[in-house]
Amino acid sequence: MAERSPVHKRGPNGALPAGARVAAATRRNGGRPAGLGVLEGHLGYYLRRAQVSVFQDFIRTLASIDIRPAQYSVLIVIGSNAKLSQADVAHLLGIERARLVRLLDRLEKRGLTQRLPSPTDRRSHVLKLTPAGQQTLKRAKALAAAHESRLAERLGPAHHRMMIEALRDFEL
Amino acid sequence: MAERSPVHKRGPNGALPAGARVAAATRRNGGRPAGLGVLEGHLGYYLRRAQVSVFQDFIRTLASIDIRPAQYSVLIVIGSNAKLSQADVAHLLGIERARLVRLLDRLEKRGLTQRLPSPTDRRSHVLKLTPAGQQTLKRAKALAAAHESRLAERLGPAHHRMMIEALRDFEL
DNA sequence: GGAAATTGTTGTCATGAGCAACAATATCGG
DNA sequence: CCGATATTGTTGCTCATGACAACAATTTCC
Repeated sequence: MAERSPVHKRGPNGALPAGARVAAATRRNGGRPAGLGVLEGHLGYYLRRAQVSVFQDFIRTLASIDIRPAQYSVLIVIGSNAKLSQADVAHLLGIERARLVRLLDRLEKRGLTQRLPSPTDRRSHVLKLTPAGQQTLKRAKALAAAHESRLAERLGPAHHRMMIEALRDFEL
Repeated sequence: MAERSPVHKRGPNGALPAGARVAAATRRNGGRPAGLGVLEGHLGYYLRRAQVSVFQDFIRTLASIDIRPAQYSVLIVIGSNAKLSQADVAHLLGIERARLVRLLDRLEKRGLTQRLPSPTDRRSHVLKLTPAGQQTLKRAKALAAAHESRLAERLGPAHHRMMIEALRDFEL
């Protein structure tokens, strides 16, 4: 193993490399390496950072079609289940009905989804993808698959699948 | 294994049980069970849901001392490393300097942290916990430990540790 | 038939991420 | 040593998201 050099040169753009900052903080800290303390024992902390990192990549990946994770999840669920109501979708995704209303407002304004009157319940809407919505979803799926591949590659496919299974029916 | 009864009675409060909603949606869906579609292959989706669930429990657990996850992480890092600057803390936690400024404003207003002038750099602040801050952090740690125990129990201790290790050095 | 619940909707508030700009200060390169 | 360039803390904005409360219309329960 080649030891990383302790010489911290400022990059061409002058950005302070992470190693330099940690080293400086360690020095100030009387020799003990600067770290996260008890935080390193908290799963929630790492879940958060991982989730943010994954979402950032997802957003970057689908930026060309301007679809964010929440929008993607709505399109997927509507596209995978016929005649769902808004309450159904909100419940499936674990989000508030109020939040879904606003998501659908925007998707509908973009011509991707439709709210049809339910034939059996006049309070309710039957949700549907427009042809444009189906088209967009198709492209979204392709991009999302690329994103997921990157993730699987980064974690190792076995690890990747294991984490999905571990989290699948997680609910505190 | 006792099969769950397919009879969906409305609860005393009238709330529609999850099983009933899924069953109804399934019926509308021509027999295929209503589900999350391709979403079930996306780690990010489950990471998100798990993270939200864990944070909700954390917030509930520390509600008595009014400390939220972000505030907790700042207190921990300051308490674990002497003489960190704001840029150091922001970098360690992976948050924006601007965000940390506002977090510290509130913690300082509550008398939990201090910004001392750095003796070596007049742009910079040396961050410190006040005695009150140390006290609050101590109680926060106790409560957070209880939260983490619940989590470990829910996942199984082995699973729990494995997930932390898997996520520890994750960065897309 | 009346009480109670559900559905979609609107409004409001708080948290959080991300970006841009700024003055003060420090560092780099020649 | 000096000027160019970076960093530091800060402020101001915008946007996404979560959480709650209230509401009218409608449905369901008893």
